[in-house]
Amino acid sequence: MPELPEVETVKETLKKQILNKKIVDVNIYYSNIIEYPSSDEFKKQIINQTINDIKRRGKWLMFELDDYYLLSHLRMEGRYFLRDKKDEILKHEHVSFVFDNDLELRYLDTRKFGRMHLIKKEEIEKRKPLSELGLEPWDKNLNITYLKGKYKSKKLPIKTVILDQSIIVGIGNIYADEILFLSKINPLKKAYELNDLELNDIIKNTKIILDKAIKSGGTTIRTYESSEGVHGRFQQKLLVHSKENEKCPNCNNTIIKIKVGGRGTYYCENCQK
DNA sequence: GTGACCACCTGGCCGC
DNA sequence: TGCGGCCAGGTGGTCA
Repeated sequence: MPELPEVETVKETLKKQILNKKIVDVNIYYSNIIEYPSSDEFKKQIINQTINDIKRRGKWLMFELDDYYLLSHLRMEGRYFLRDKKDEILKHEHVSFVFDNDLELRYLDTRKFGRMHLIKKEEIEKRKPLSELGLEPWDKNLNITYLKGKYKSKKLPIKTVILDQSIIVGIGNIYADEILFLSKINPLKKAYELNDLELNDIIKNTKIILDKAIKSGGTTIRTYESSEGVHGRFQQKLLVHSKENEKCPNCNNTIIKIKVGGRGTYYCENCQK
């Protein structure tokens, strides 16, 4: 499933493929993908816009157009492919952006969870979803004081709170397990009970894990692969996630799987006390 | 403000 | 073999 490193990989791939392309038409085959505005308005507004840049904020892809930002969240299985106009529309292709050179950017999403917003440039910081996002992992303001302030009222397990995109963006279920393992923190520990050392470890290891994952092209797990069908190599480097009943790479204890906040959670009881 | 729960979705897997 | 039920998971909405 796409988390920050996967989105970063997709962004870089798309930048090589579609920068400066003009959108001359849009086909929407499943309108629920378009969250804002209505699909009719979306279509009307985006036609004749040129893709000038592609950025990322948290897990959101940001296509910078002339007058708008097209925000795209891949959620579980969203993917982009560049196709020829003549290529048949596949079962799970829900939106296609037609360019002026007979190519189309197709959005494919098996589970239809992905969402798109088209927002005027001048409103981008004020409007949802970007207005509600927390700090990037590499933001210089992400420090112990910031996390303490955010966590002080959080009585939920740290595993749940670390996924909260209004605090730190980009961490999903896979990397949350890896960050807590490296930090030697039990996923069930309440967020407000973490001490300065543990908070510092979370900040430090979030950057380490995400940096490594980006360098490896993200993680291909279950059904996800990036655009162009590129498989991420970070899966081979996972330490605990999806390693139920395997040996802990640190102490040889058996890695267990539990549910925390409804999410599958893998950890070592011996290392993460 | 906080936390629990549910809906959105489909394909894969498992048990019967 | 075929069927039904469960599971996976990011996010937003609703309710207590």
